[in-house]
Amino acid sequence: MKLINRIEQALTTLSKSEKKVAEQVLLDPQKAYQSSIATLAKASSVSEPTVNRFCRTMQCKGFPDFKLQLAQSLVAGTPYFTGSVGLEDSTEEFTNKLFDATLMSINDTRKTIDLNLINRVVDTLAQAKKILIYGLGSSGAVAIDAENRFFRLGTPTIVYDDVLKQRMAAAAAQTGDVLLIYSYTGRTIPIIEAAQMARDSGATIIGITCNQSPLANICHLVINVSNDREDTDIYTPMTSRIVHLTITDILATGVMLKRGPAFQQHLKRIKESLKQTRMPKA
Amino acid sequence: MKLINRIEQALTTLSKSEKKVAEQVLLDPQKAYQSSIATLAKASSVSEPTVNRFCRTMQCKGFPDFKLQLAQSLVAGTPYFTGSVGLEDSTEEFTNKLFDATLMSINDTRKTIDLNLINRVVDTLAQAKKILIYGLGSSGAVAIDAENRFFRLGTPTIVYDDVLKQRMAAAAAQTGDVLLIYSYTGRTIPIIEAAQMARDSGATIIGITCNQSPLANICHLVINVSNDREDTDIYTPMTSRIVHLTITDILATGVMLKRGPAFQQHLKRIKESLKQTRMPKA
DNA sequence: CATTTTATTGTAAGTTTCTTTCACTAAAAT
DNA sequence: ATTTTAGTGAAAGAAACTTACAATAAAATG
Repeated sequence: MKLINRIEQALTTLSKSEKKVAEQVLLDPQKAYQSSIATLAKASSVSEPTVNRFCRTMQCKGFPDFKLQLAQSLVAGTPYFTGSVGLEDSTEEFTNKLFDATLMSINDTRKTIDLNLINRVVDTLAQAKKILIYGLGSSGAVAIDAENRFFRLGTPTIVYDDVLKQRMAAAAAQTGDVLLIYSYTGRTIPIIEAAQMARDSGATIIGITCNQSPLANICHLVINVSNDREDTDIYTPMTSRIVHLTITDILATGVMLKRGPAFQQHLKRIKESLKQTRMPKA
Repeated sequence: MKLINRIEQALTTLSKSEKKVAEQVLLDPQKAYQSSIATLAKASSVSEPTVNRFCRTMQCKGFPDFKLQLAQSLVAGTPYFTGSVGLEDSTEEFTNKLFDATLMSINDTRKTIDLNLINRVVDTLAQAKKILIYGLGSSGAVAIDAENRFFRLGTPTIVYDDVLKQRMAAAAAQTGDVLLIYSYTGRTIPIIEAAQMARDSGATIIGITCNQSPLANICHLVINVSNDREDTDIYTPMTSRIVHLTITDILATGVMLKRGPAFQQHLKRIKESLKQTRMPKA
């Protein structure tokens, strides 16, 4: 956890003087990491050793280390997850929490993403005869979004967000077809069944789902988006949606780049096709 | 620009000894900001004052300030926008660019979001007799996603991603109905027309779109998501999608919180309704 | 080419900042 | 009431950083 959050959490357990320091730090963290220990001690009306002890309580090696960690935890744009949204939250609070949770999950994905895997998935998609995109529930919206990105790339692309159509299309799938399946849990039975049917039909199955899930076991390639973070039960559906979209962007961009320079014309034509539906700019 | 980049850039212009320091820092920046000036001086085979002067050359107040800035510039997940995706990009490069662009746009939104406006929109949605959600193209997927979030909140919610249905529903709208319209540009003619029709019917129009667009003029309330950043033409459709989703999260969460504690049971029942579609965890 | 000037670097001293020690006080336990 | 424990700050000590200055090297000038 980030230092600034550790301080917030520790507030209740700290001794009287150390609490003064903590409050002073939280009051203006930017100022705190720019001060010397003497300045901070004075501002908090405690002695310098108390500040030093406070730093150690906060699991820092000393005051300089404390300043460093504090500075890091305050970098603009770095989320500092403040826990779950609660009924008592003000608009500002829950908004911040949602932004933080979103940023965190994107960062987590970035850290854990396997570029070799991405390459293989992009290759597979680029060579597909047909791309079938599957999703149910909120993943249905993600699937539709993915179709919107992929159909521009020259390969026939269809999205199915309906259980029955998914089964039928899976049964009709052929070798060379690629199934792109979005599922947060990887445990939704209808999707798992459809995936198995498509695999039996000879299609290549790509899952954007949780590793070590029943669905993952059926897939040829799995992009893992498990959410290991504690305390995120409330956020999971929200943030994983966005993570799935980001992964879609990466895959679609990867395929696009594979198509080479000539393909840019094709994309341009697609873009221009919309011109007449738009009102001109003032 | 971030310190670490400034150092990279300055490499050519530095004096012999200062260059040694710079190289040492770039070799292992993590280590550098944890070292004392003496340690770093020794590692770079220069004197302490040289290190100090190097820090000043890098526009820091002194060595401690240098360490602080260096530490900040190395925080994981801090975007440092590396420009547009190009045909020559490696997987790693374009992946990083996409992540950066996404993080940046979320951060931008966070900075500019107007909480009072959010409050008003949440109030409006919470009091709606019926919520109609409109979107076309990629915004269609966003609209479908929004429906998925809002229909749980007790208000009848319908999504229309079809031009004709949008017009018909707009004509049939009534006072007390709320239209939630997603559009990146705010210039898509069919959506503008439908919005005008709904407004004429007495519905309240909320736009998640670009300020100062024709659509925005028709709306009662506009959440602005214009993309001011240069060089983002390629990213805009990708990132604004995600920004729209984030805003949806905020609005849906806001309405949910407005419903109060008793409502949590209702949400729990919705969640449990899915249980039997899931395979149990190992 | 010699000489001056300027820029670069390190030594040593000085200053600030941080840490440790230890004594004192207040609270808790016996 | 007494002992123990935890908490605190003054003062000394240690470490880290900065400054001043001298020495050297490089560049510019005559």
